[in-house]
Amino acid sequence: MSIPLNPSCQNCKDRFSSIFCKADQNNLEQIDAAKVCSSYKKGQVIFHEGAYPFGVYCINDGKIKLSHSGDDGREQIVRLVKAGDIMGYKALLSNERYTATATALEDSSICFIPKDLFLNILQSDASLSFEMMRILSSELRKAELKITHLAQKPVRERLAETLLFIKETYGLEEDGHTLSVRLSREEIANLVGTATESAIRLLSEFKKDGMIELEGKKIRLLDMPEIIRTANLHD
Amino acid sequence: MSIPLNPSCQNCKDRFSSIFCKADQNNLEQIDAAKVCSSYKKGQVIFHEGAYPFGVYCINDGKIKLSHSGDDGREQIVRLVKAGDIMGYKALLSNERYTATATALEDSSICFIPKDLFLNILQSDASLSFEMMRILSSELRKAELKITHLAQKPVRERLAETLLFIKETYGLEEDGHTLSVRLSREEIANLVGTATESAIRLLSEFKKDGMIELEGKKIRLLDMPEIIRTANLHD
DNA sequence: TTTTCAGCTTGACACAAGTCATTGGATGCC
DNA sequence: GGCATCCAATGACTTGTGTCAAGCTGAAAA
Repeated sequence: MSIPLNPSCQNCKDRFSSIFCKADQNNLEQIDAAKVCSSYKKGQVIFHEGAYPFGVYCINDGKIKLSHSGDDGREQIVRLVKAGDIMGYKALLSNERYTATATALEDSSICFIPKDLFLNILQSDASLSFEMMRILSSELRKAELKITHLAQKPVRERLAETLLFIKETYGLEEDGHTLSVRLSREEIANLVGTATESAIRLLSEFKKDGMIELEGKKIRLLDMPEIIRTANLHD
Repeated sequence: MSIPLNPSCQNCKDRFSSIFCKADQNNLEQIDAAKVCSSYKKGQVIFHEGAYPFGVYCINDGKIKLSHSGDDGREQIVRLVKAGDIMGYKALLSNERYTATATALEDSSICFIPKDLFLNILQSDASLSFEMMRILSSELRKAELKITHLAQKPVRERLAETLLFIKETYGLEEDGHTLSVRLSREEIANLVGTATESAIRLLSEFKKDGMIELEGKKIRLLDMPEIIRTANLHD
């Protein structure tokens, strides 16, 4: 493993998929000069709920979860982040402390872009700030949909929906069935918004019904049509 | 009632509180020329979930609810909108159809700003687009908090929280106790994310415990500290 | 090998909260 | 007036889902 510590943005493998593909060359060079790239081990925390933000993080490689911790200490995962995505912008833009904790789901490589630079570029680059608005709108849309489902759908449907969501976010392995992320049952439950035991029980049911296959933390989606039907997503 | 049909933005009573207070004079004049102001009766729909957006709406006067309708037809209220707020920007920015329906909670006066003009101004006016990002970030933060609470808090706490939220949004009448909006029990339930009967039952409990007073659709908040304690919001 | 421990699984149980059904009040309309 | 309609309130009942507790498993350590 020889990940360069500060790879150039111009060669970044995510430069066409990330928000910065909209930035102009000049700004890209500025970011390149100021950014700091670091490696994080699985389980390591990138930033903590309650801390003050000093910049944004751009995922070069890896997978991250963003989670709130409720009053009783149980965590609620609010977003899954992948390579090419940025995180930490919400706190920066609203000028408040982080409302979520970012934890690496696997070994990850993440670039840090200082607050002032990011905000300056955002002010000067209209297409970049438009892209930022698009991202925010899209996240907001997803969040509102999740609110409706949490309020109205039973756990079983939400679990099926969550499996589909994980697939959409992180994709499948080469076999075309296995989710390419390893989550604990507790993390799945915290994504669905239910108790760990309920998540486990329903996963077993799904397995018994032939919808999925379980092997440790590996989850294979077998009967996609049935999963979609269970999630109650026909459109 | 003699509300002018197209009041000038320069004299709009909300011009210092709305997002457009950040817009420069020149842009304001353009908006003034292009906007169309309309009156809506209580219960009237301003736009429908699923429809394509042609612009943004700026509330001049009145109160609006934004709601998703779930698969089973039950509605989930995702936002309460007041004078000075804008709505419909999310669909416009992400270039998708409306994901929510906007309904007037009381007689309202609303300005419509055409899509192209709004997007153009947003592109050219950095401080306006920055303000737009701040609004989106703040809405996203609220939505994520709501997700955590829906997943983790019991209905009783969420109802207390909702009463506080309504107070924060629409304020109180002169007496300093009565919520200055009239919502049906069903609407309150759809805001909390619960069944109408549950909301009614818990409101009765709150009343019995001396926290609130009920008189038809009027809700008076009496024991604020106790409501806050019930909502489990200490910070 | 055995020990240890964290995470997974299952069962038993309780209860919060949803659904269904009925009644009581308003309010508006003919 | 009476009738219809909508909403609020309450009771009775059911059930989904959380909690507690007890095994189980597999991996890592000793």
